[in-house]
Amino acid sequence: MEKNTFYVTTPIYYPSGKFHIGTAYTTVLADAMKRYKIARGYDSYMLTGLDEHGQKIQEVALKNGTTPQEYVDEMAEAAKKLWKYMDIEYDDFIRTTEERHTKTVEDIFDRLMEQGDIYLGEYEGWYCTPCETFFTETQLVDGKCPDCGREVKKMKEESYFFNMKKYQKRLEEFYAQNPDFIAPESRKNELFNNFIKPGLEDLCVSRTSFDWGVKVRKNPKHVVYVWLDALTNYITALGYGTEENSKFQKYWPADLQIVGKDIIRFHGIYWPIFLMALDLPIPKKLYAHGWIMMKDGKMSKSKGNIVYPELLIERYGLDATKYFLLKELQYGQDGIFTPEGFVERYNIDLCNDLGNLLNRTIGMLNKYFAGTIPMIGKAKNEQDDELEAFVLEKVKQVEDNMESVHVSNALQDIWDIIARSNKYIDETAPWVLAKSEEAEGKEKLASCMYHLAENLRMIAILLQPFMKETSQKMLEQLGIKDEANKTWNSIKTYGAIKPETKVIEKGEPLFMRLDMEEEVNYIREGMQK
RNA sequence: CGCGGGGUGGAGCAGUUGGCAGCUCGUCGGGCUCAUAACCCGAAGGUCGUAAGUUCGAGUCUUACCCCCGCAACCA
Repeated sequence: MEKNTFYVTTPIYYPSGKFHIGTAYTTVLADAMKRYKIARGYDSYMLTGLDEHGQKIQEVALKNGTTPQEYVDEMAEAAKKLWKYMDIEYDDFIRTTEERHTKTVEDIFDRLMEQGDIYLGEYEGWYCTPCETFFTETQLVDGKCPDCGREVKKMKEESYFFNMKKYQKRLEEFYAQNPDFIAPESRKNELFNNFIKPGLEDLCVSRTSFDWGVKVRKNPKHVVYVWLDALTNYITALGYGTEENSKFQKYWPADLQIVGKDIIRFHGIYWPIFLMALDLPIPKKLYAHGWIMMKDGKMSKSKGNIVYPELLIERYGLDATKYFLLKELQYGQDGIFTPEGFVERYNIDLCNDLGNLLNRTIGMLNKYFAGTIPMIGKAKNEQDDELEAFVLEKVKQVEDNMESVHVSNALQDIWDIIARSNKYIDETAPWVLAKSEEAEGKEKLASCMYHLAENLRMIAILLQPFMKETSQKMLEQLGIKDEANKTWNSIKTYGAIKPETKVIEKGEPLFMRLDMEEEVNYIREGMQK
């Protein structure tokens, strides 16, 4: 029997600064997947949160003249505020400084030590004394500290290590048995060839050079180092290892873990191995999305090309911003943000194609049928049948694409329906039919308008997971009040919209066209800040 | 010879198992007037990175080479 639950996670973000649209993208994607699954009848659960430990947090807090705890408390508030602003429907927000997490991490560390998976060794790296930071060989810039450019020394530090080698074979078997674990496939190949095939190296899981972290119970001068602390959030948040673990029982293993391509390695290798060590099932799917790039490369403070979600949402609305992000990033690929591209998407896709389709349809319904959706009558012809088949086929394609996290393609499918509808208006020429004196013309007109209204209803429902407000506005303007006609089930067959439904008298534009030059300038200025 | 991805009309991209080269934007021409100067149709424009091979037939398979990007181990 198929499991009827759906557990989706985002990474826990590292709050060393304000979140940009890249972070927002990951969260929006997870949110859209969750909403989709809910619409399909799944008991869905979404987790996000913050990774609040580590040296960098300690440093940033110090720089701000505050304590690490105060600093992360502020950042957690800011993050929650942003997600609320973005209408993210997460079910839980985990912070690695919370007791429910730290306590379990301590337990896990103890257990792994007892099992012999963790042993005490020495970590050797290049150490920059002024920065008090270890670097790997490859991180160095011209053999010097990448942060301050000064000389580095080879230093050793006592550290606990996780015995990855021990699990090498089991991981390989896991990959062989679950070829679709990582999506897209190219990421899997990258991991497999670069790390797994050459043989895993043991992972350093504790540090003594800073103390902002979960202390190792049996040796408190050590704090648990990043990944063992961070990755376990996905299970500690569900109550794993505690009395109250019903959520863990219900939702684990995760159905979909969404990560940026930069941290795929940790989720694709270390995380499954940690879970093996704990005798727990491994998540079903790990999806690595690409990055939002700027014209001149990655977003970075030094380039001054960072786009924060608030800049776009404040002026263009949440739905338009989400639409852009979800549409622009093709499956597993990087996407490019340009102000021109954003405005173009807004004007063409949202105003011209979608908004205008609704508007002209509502306009005609009012003009020709006094605002009431007509009966189909006998006039339904081959053209209408073809249209219905087309729409239903697209609904199916949206579903298929969502199941495989091809969100951009799913949106394209929806826009195919929009384009088909606009074309249908031209083919049918309702304004000509309206002038017809004969009954046949009237009936054809009725059929045409009925189909347009029904298409729009279906489009609105398809858009629910991505653009909630727009979807609601559309249903409202179409006068659809019956909840049963707002469900995903109601678009599995054609024709659920009821004749006699009274649409809004005067259509309200969903999106107003933007002035390209003006808005491009606005966004540019916003990016400079 | 580290590994992976990519190089397709002006721009950005699709192209599943090899079978007449597509989409979006832009350009040009036309249609329509219901609509947010929106919508629809048509045209121009590509030797599908280079060279060779397999095949009746290759963007799609093989080999070599050139260029771009990512990853390269504890950096969230």
